[in-house]
Amino acid sequence: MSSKATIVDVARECSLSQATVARVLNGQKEIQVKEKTRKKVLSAARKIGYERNILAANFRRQKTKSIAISIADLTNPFFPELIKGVQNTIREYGYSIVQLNNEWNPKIEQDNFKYMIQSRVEGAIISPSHPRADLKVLESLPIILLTNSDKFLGYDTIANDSKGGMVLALERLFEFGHRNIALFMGGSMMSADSSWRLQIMKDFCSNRNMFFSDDLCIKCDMSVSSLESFSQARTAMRKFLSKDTPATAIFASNDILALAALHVANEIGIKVPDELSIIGMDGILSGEISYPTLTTVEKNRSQIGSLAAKSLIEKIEAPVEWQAKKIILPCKLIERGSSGPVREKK
Amino acid sequence: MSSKATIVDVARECSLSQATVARVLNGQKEIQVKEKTRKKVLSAARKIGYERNILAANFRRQKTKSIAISIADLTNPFFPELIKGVQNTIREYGYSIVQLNNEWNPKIEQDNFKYMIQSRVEGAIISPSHPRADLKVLESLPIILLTNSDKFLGYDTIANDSKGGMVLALERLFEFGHRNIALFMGGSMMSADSSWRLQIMKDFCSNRNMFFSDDLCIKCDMSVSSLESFSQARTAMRKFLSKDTPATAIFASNDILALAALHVANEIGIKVPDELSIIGMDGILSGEISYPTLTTVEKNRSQIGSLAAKSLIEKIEAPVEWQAKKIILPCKLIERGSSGPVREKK
DNA sequence: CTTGATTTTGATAACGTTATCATTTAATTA
DNA sequence: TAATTAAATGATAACGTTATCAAAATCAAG
Repeated sequence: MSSKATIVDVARECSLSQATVARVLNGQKEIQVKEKTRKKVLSAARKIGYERNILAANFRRQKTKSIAISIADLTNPFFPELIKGVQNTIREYGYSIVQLNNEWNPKIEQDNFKYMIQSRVEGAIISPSHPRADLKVLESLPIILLTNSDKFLGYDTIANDSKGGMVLALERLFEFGHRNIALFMGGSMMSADSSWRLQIMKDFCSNRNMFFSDDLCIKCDMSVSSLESFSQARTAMRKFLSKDTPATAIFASNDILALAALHVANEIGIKVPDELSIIGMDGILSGEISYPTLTTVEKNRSQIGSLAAKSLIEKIEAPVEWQAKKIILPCKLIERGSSGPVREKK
Repeated sequence: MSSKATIVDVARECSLSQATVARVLNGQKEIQVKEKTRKKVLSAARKIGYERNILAANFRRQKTKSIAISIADLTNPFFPELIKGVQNTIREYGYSIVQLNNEWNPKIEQDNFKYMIQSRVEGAIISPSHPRADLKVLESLPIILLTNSDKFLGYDTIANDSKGGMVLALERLFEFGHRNIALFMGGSMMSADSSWRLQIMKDFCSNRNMFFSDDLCIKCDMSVSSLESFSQARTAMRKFLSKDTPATAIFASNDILALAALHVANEIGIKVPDELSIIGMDGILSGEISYPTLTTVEKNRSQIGSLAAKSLIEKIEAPVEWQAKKIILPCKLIERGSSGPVREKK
């Protein structure tokens, strides 16, 4: 069972040299082999059930034609589409994917990095588990980072323009006449520092003579699991609504938070969007099937994956010098049911 | 760059034989090597930056310590958790995962099967793209199928007891006093034949002298994308409600359908669960954050993944004979906000 | 036919590990 | 200390493919 037929067996079977057999079975293009012998080899191979040993081939060739993709958690709705984007793109180039999760655990992440090196992948797409992730081990490996943190100087990065996306949402709410917009943020040890969100909010408001205070800022811890975060966010939202806020709109820094806000609003009987507009960020499936459907600032994950893959392959196959690029993709505001013009209250 | 240090380089560096170096660096357990030489080797290895070449090791050992997992589509909410279950389990055994998607395309699926064989994975967990998927290529490979279709005789399979789960939901609705229950089904070319659902429904109703007719059966095509299915399901639901049904409850064969029903109900102003109870099946995230939250028959995907992994490894490491097992896991009824006692209408 | 060019095939050495011995060194006992 | 046993190290052959070069076969042209 374990002893599969090899190229030598095929050669013996059809009384040809293993070199010619190799040329027929594994050789690239159809170069330098007579049609007659080709057929002879193929039928012999079929007869004894030869299956190419990619392991041996990769080893000899010192190339794996594979890339790694390191993420935190596959069950986070953000990643599967991203991976799909990567897969679809690299398939064309003949590369295969090694997918590694680290469960937000820097130690596992390091182990994964080591594994990449040792298994000789030719490049990697990495979503760092935290802003200070240690990439030393990967020095000699072409990598693309999925982040917009400015901590990673000198690396190729690709990410959505979250800041621009946030402004997009705020502007739309402003157009709708909202002058008291709350900011719903999920802080967390692993996600990048999010003080910039508060800053953008403040700038936005002061530029437009809008009121903003800490009372319009809802904070809640994001946990590793989406569901837990949702529950914590609901609690935060209830607390926020309990103290009679002037807010007519909420911008949430991700869809889970936004959906939590929406849920509580539904629960309490606040009409969305008539009495309260809610805009989220990310564009997860749940937001497309909630009631009402969630207006959100979409990050095109499939596109990011695809672009990252292209960049990586370009980098892998680049001759010598490579100029690190930072790609920032614009977000897109997807207007759905949870946002609308402000209505005079009561 | 591409020329990394090898075990021979390390041996030269510390003037020892490559055999001893190998024993220190890659050998299992801490057998047969003096502490002094161990240190000598390790420091030499560190000095010249030796990284084990797993490729070469696997090749020589003729073992990859890896398994494949073949699914249709990573963005289908069903799979990520399943994969996570597999990953968590096999990590303990030191295996790694090769994850392959086929986009519901039997041709890609076949290619993936071939790839498994050629890359010498030691086993595979396979969710067949359709009930007649061709597994011939995998003859000599230990595999576990994720299906409850009875088309796969002689194979190890593991799946949830969908039939039992459906009865669970129907019984609960019956307890709640519902006597007119609609069945919301998503037919599709790739999912297994679902005529059994109708059969169970009919049996259930006739056993309890309950009314059932085709008018209480909502059908809609399930497409590859969850979102598309959702949209089609909404249309079907609207049509269903337009002709004034006696139904006080709906059982949907998956959560996407159930959420579509819920969405339409919210839209039209039908109070859930007061005027209409809805129960879905699967237990996807979106059902936990909808309003109201969705009562559902949960399939524990992580558990399935974990069990499949255990079974597979057991099978891989089994001495010789292996008795094919069919594991059927019970579903669990998760009662949330979308179901409740029937209320006298108007 | 010969000659030379061209195409097709063959022989063989890697690739970097692990596994199997044989050999040396150290430890134990008489 | 010599003899015996155990522990530690060394030498070397695989694993199955690809790559390189050499050899043979075929073809083209004189």
